[in-house]
Amino acid sequence: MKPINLIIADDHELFRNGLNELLKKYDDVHVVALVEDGNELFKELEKHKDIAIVLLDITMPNMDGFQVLNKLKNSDNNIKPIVISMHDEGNYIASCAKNGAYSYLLKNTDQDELIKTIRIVNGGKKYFQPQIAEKMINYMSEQSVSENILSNKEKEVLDLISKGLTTKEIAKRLFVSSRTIETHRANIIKKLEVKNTAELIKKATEINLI
Amino acid sequence: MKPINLIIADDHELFRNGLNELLKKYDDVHVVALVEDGNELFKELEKHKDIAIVLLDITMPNMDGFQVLNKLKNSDNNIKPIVISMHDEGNYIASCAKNGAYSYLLKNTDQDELIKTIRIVNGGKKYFQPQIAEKMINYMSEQSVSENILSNKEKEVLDLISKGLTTKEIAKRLFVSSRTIETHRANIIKKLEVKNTAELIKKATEINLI
DNA sequence: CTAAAAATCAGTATAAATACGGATGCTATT
DNA sequence: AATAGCATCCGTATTTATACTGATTTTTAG
Repeated sequence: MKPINLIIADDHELFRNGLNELLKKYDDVHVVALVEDGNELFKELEKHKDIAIVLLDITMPNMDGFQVLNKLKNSDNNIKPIVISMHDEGNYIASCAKNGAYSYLLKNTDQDELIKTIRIVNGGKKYFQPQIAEKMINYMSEQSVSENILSNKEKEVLDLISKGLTTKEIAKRLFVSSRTIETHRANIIKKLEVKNTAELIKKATEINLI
Repeated sequence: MKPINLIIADDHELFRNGLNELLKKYDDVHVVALVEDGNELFKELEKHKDIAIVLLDITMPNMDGFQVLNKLKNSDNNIKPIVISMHDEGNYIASCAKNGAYSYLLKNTDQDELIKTIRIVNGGKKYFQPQIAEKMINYMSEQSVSENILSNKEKEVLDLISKGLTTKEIAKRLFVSSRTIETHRANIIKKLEVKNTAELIKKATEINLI
């Protein structure tokens, strides 16, 4: 039976080394390398082709955890990242889940949970603790408090804009003049405090409007 | 001690009535009404001002579950919706979570889980079973397979576009001519098969590019 | 090494969006 | 009855974005 090869990426040396010591107790886990940022991580991944898991901190210099997740997701390998972070905010958790993290642990997790998570993830399964999943869900649902700031017409117009229709096309569809649609768009842009349509669509999706 | 007042909204009569019978066993739960779509639900909510929970099906005629969630979220009340659905696809679950569902149960859930969920939700806490949360997380992370279709420069430009910068501003920031940025944007639009910047930003967020 | 992308720049023309103005009728709330 | 917000409309001018065609250099991949 071969051990689980993993790399620890964290910019705090004490934490990194502590984790390493801690994992020495487990025969089925082999810490291949300790690195302090994303760049070093990818150098190590070049050298070692049999890495199963990366324990990943979010806040690191040069290349941070989010960037690492993204790069891992877009290269074909079967390295499974486990995020270990001190932030328990929902937006961090949701971003990590979105970017392919196999788990999200807080730094105050006990070692039983850690080794349990490593083993589950090594089996190819994602594992998010209930309280972590809960924070993420709360964050997602709180994203939109703002639906009321737009009128129904404005929401309708916004939806059509986001579908790629031009002002003229929207006007025709809603049986009003182009001027009206332009005014609507201008008002929406003002209400959401953005500069132009591009930023508008981005913000609108962020706050769950479309 | 006052009972938990709830309404069941589901377009299948047998299921609705079955659920009702089932909940009669529990003294702390009081089924106030049974309705078969969202419109009826809101009529009942007008009549009864002390409803704590709505058991909500997704697929219903006239006004479906998503619309109900949305309307509930945007009106101020403390009705806590629990979605009971036969769909276990991640996108359904994620949408419900996003729109303020307090829980998401499958129709094959056993009654112990149901009553447990009702009691937890009545206490104001959201509760998503681990296997449900897992499906949602998987869905979220699978959203993007496509990052590779854009070059790094294109991603960089796309990011700046989404932040509301104009072509000229982006050109200045990246030390190239406006033409270059225009070409980049045109290429990005072509690659993602969209009509204009608005639709581009929408699609880019959908597939997790920004 | 060679072919294919990627990144850079250009001309010309049209379409669309944004920034300023300003106006009216309607509805809901106070 | 009055105020405020909404939806509707209009003019003018400027800025941006899009469409089409075309090109060079560098980088990447086979």
